[in-house]
Amino acid sequence: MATIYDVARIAGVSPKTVSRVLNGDAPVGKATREAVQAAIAQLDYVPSNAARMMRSHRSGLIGLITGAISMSPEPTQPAGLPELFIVQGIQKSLANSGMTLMIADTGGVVEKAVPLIDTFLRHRVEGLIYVAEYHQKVALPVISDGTPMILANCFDDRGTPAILPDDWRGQHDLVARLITAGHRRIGYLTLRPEIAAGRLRLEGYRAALQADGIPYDAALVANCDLEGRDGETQLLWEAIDRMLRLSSPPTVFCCGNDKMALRVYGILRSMGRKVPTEVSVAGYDNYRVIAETLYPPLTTVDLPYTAMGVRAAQRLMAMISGETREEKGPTLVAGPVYWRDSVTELRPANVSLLKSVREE
Amino acid sequence: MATIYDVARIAGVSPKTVSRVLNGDAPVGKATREAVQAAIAQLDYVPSNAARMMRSHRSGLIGLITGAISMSPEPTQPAGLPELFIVQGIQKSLANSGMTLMIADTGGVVEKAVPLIDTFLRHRVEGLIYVAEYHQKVALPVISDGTPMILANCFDDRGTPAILPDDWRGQHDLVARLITAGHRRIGYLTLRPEIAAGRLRLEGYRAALQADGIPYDAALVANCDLEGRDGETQLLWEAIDRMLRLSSPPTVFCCGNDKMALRVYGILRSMGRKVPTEVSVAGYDNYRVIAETLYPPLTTVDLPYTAMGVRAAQRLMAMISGETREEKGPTLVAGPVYWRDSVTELRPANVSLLKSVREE
DNA sequence: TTCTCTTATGACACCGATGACATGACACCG
DNA sequence: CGGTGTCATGTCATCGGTGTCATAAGAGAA
Repeated sequence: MATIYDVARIAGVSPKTVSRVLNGDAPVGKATREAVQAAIAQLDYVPSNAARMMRSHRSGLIGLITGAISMSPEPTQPAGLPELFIVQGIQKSLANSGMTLMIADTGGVVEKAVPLIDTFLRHRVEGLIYVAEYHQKVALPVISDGTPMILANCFDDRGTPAILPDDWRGQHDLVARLITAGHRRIGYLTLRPEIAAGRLRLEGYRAALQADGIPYDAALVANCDLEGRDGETQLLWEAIDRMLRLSSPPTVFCCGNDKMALRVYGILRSMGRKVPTEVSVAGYDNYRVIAETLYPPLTTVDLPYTAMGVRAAQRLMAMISGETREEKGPTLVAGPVYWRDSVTELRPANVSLLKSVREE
Repeated sequence: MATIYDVARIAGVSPKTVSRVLNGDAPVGKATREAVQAAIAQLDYVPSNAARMMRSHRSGLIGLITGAISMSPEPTQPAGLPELFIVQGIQKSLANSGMTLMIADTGGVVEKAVPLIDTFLRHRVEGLIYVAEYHQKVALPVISDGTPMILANCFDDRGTPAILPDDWRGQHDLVARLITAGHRRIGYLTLRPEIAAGRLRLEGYRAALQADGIPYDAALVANCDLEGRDGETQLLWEAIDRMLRLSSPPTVFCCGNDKMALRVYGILRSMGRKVPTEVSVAGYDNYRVIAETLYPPLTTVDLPYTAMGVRAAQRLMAMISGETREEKGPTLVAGPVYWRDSVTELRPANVSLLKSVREE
């Protein structure tokens, strides 16, 4: 592989002049420049990043650690896809910064993050991003040198800067919108409370009910999330069956996520209940493969992964450039409600009445 | 950041001795080694890959280019996920080789591969892998220096080593299995013929029919693939409706892929046809989120992405180590049929009869 | 006892860029 | 016409490791 010295010799100039042509950091005569460029082309010269980095101490690398690429060991788990959008957002917002993103994968094993971080540090990355597969708490090793680090879709208790989805607000907005559509009895098939999204979304659901003066009814809430294990469909079936037999049954089922909604579609159809004319369904995640392909298309809440990625990259770049005015605490990013045909607008007359009343 | 000189000074040895401790390439006295290790720990020393590479000329890097991370601009396209499995396979098989995988993303724009390759060459990667989002032909720039390159899920007409799914065999095996199950009238809702998978699978379908002496009936084949544009559901509806009205209607619908099968489920249910009791459905891809979550679970053909990734990594490593006995042409990887409840076994009595007849 | 032969370690140059500084050639100014 | 500034280019040292070779200290052989 040709070096800058070879180029210099062919072009009849000093290596430093070649360097100037490459970097444009000092004026170079037109004829000289052209000679250098010709030599570069002739030799297929590609500068060595390693050598450049030795002197400049700037690697131009950002390290990204994720489990996105390996799926979780449970084959039924759809993991992976969400994180991709985060990574995509990061890419997009890093593309113009001159930084190169190095992505490494934990293979789903969190412990593997340690050697990966080490590898990145050997490459002298200027910043690190850790992307988790779902909203969760993590405990990564402390980076002893000062390399800035950002957590995306996760947080720790050391106060490492984090970018998180605003699950509370998302569920709140969805339920508020359902209420606006005239729904009063809102069933909620929740995610397991052990995960952050499960807790926050349930709180958002309760808050939205309360804001409209609708009492919380525990009979309308069921945790049917078995973490991907078998029996989930049966659990859902039983919960739905039970709720539909209530004297005042729900007019809509909110599902912990879109994948659960996909199951619920199948169950309701097997029960002979038509969606959305007899009962409405809403999801969460805006997992497009499901939400847009289902018939009818699914009303859901967008998990703003791309936006989170963009924010993560921005916040990291701010840290790298040593911006003083730095945000503290996690950055919450809310996603919009996607209103599709899986939810019926109930009693539109009454709704407009309600609305006008509320507006007074 | 500490250097090897700092460590040497603290430990009271020469930098070269520290280097020996780090690399274990020459014997070092026990006491000395321990002193060095203590100094490394004390300083949080992390060696610089750049400096190391300057002399040794071995980067230990493999460059991977993909569009997996950015989804295609069409939001309805499920792209991305499949490639991930390929990348996962590559990771897995590279993990023990001491190589670090650098992943870069084209953002869905194939032209971006050029600057990305350049970036990789600047980092002096020892090998390159290009992963395409679906089985297709590509035209990448020639790598002028001798860096080995592998294509995964795609091929070019320069004979660059490629790893491809065996779409022909997959569809063939599925249809053969359907025939074994007693199906004789097999509808096929194909992918568009412009893509490699569309052509190869259709050929596999025809070959399997022919192998069992079943005549090919064009009325049972329809291309309903609009490349994600609207109207696909309607097109499918019409095709299915037309086929079901035939005097001898299909007993099973093969779908171009699992996502199409998801749509077909919805359509058949809307038509009041029960799956699988009244009509069977099969997909392709083994796109688990769909195939396993659907009710009933979908019979489909696995696209052996992980295996393809493993093969890609292996073949690349062989090229890097300058293995002489090198494979020529593309490596075809076949995936198994996943037999699930969406297909009815027809007339088992007759089937066994047929079988025994055939065995004579 | 002297001569190899390991073993353990150090000295030093070098990989391929770039930063700091120097230099020569003009142009412009008073 | 000398002083000053700008442009274009070169010289040289340096970044942080490692390959090569040298060397000192002991172990075993002659």
